[in-house]
Amino acid sequence: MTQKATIHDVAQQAQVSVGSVSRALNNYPHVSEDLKQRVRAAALELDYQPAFLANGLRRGETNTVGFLVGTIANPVISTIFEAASEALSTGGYAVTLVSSRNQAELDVACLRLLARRQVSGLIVSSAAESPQRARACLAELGIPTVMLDREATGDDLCYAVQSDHASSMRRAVAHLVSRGHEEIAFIGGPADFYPTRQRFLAYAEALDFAGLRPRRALTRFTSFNERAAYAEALLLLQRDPPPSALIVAGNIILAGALMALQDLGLLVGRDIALVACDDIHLTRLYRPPITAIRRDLQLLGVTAAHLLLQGMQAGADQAERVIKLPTELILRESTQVARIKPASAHRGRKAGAIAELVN
Amino acid sequence: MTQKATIHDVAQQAQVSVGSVSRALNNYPHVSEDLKQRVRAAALELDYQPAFLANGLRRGETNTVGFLVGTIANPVISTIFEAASEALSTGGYAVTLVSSRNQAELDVACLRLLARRQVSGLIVSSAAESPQRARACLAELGIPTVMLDREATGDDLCYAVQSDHASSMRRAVAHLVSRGHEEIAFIGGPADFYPTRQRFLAYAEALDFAGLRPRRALTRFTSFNERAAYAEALLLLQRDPPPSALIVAGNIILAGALMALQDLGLLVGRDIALVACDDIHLTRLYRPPITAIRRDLQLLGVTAAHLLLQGMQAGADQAERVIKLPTELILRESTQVARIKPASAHRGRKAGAIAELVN
DNA sequence: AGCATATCGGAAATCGTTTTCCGCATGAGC
DNA sequence: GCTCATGCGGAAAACGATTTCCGATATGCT
Repeated sequence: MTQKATIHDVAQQAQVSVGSVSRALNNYPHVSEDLKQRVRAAALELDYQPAFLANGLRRGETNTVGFLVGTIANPVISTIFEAASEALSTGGYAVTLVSSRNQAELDVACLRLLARRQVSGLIVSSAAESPQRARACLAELGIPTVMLDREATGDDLCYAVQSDHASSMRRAVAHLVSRGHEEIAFIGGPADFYPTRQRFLAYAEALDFAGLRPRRALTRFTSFNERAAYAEALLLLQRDPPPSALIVAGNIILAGALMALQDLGLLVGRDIALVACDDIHLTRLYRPPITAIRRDLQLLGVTAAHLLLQGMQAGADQAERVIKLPTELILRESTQVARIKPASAHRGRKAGAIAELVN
Repeated sequence: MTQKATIHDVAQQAQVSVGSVSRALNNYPHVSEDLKQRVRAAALELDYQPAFLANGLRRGETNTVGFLVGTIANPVISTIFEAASEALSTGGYAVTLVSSRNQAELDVACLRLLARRQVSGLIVSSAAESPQRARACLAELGIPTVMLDREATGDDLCYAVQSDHASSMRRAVAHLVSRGHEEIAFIGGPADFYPTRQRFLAYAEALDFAGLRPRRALTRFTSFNERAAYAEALLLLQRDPPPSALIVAGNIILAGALMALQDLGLLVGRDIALVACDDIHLTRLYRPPITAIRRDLQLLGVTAAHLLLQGMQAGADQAERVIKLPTELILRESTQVARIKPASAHRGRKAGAIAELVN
């Protein structure tokens, strides 16, 4: 295999100096058209590609963004990543993906690893809501950063793109209430995890609005782990009057909860109403289909990418620092079950209430 | 924010030359213990981390592996990736992930991008079975490469880790045959896609072994796209005597097929038997649970990582070039349905044939 | 025609590290 | 006590680009 062509080879081929080659290729002013032509021809002929490392060393930039996730083995994250990655790639950036394996204490190490590699920007979606140390680390790195569905640090270089979990969660609760549910349970991820917090707050708020007191015994927070979610769901569902509706805040938790329901012989949509967060294959294909709070994951990824691309361009930071994207409640059969109340004549009234709510 | 410490700062702090610092830190022979101590102390105090780019430029290596996928938004791929990534990371490598968006013509561009970045190794799992151009490109790059569930090129630096799709597929077919099915349909990915080919070959072979002729009308190949899979499944299931059993070779295809079944009002496990490849959440949680061919995705990823780590160590290539990992057939309710046949006396012969086949 | 200015090309410094080469010093052997 | 071998550390080259600085040329104006 032949050795890779360097800028010197191109210079020799085009009969000019190396400096001229660099200027010609990088579109500097004051370069004659003729020279550009010759250099381009030579570069093309030799299949010259500027050495990435030398380039980066000199310019202090790598055209690489670091992407920190808790785990990529989560369809929601991986879908977002795919979209962001495509947008970044067309923007001329490659992306180095690092997983903290859902261990908050690894976040700092991951960030430092990426920083050492001189990434030009960061997208952070580590699962554990980063403790102070990680956020501080982020700030002192001085790298443009987009937080993905996380709280932004106050930092100048820190942007965020988030989903509006709250409004759809309120509608979900209202929907359940309108169907007569009063014992509405909630299982979320870690309590300090941004999406969980948003969802829980909205849940509590909506219950309150409906005149129902959120009951501590009906809300549980678990880790991102199907086993743990399964255990929590079992506990919750085995209460003496079991809850008549369940909201699960996340797709891993959904899997755990479905296992628990299955093991207890409870039929979704008949014995219990179920609402999931994030509309994945499973929610659509499950029998019965599961009501879910959907968000456009592609849009989330692309928006994060664009925000970062803009943030990485020196100066010109006109953009909003925090972008909030909408969510949407998709009603399916899993919440068609009406809570059978002693009183009757509920159907008509409830259908009306829903129609009202949905508009 | 203070400027990052360079090797010169460390040298000055420790009152030695830069060369000595480099040697001390990199554990060269002929370095006195005293010197090492002093240098280490200085490095620690200044929080010195060798600049990645300069290091790479000089050594011609980046401690980075490139990972090429068709899409990461596929739970099977992302699970494999997560495992591989962890293993590589503990081996001291970071990983740059590039997606070809399931477009075969982008493969070469992606590979060249990674090569330009001087990746030390490659793991390739691009969805489209790379046409000759990509494979040739791979060969001329001269980078140690592990193919993930793909055919290895003959190249010296090319390794592969594959799943033994065939044996479980044969068992699956035998299982269906033993329950009286004769019209066993198959929907796979692109026909030139390695796993699809392996699965289809085994399917045809097993049918043949059972005395059933694989019928062209019952086998379809589609792209990695739920819509396309849905369309193919519809066509297949609307045949006049519809197939009594369906094997879907991949999780995207499974989703499409389930949609089609749902739309046609066919109940899995009652109206039709269903076998899926790859045991994902959906197969376990679907009602009824779906019989699936399982493989250890973590193991696949870790094995690929280890193979590559070893391949990247110069020399010492004792390892097998191709590793084949087992798969396993998980029987669930989706194949409990027995095909009621008009004729009898078939059972005995087939059961015998199956017992033979499985061993 | 001569001078000043604008523009372009070439040589060399720079980025931060590794690595080679060489000289010095210390130790041992005769 | 002198020499030789060996181990250790310092100076400088190399990696491959960018970029600054400076000299040279061409052009335009008076």
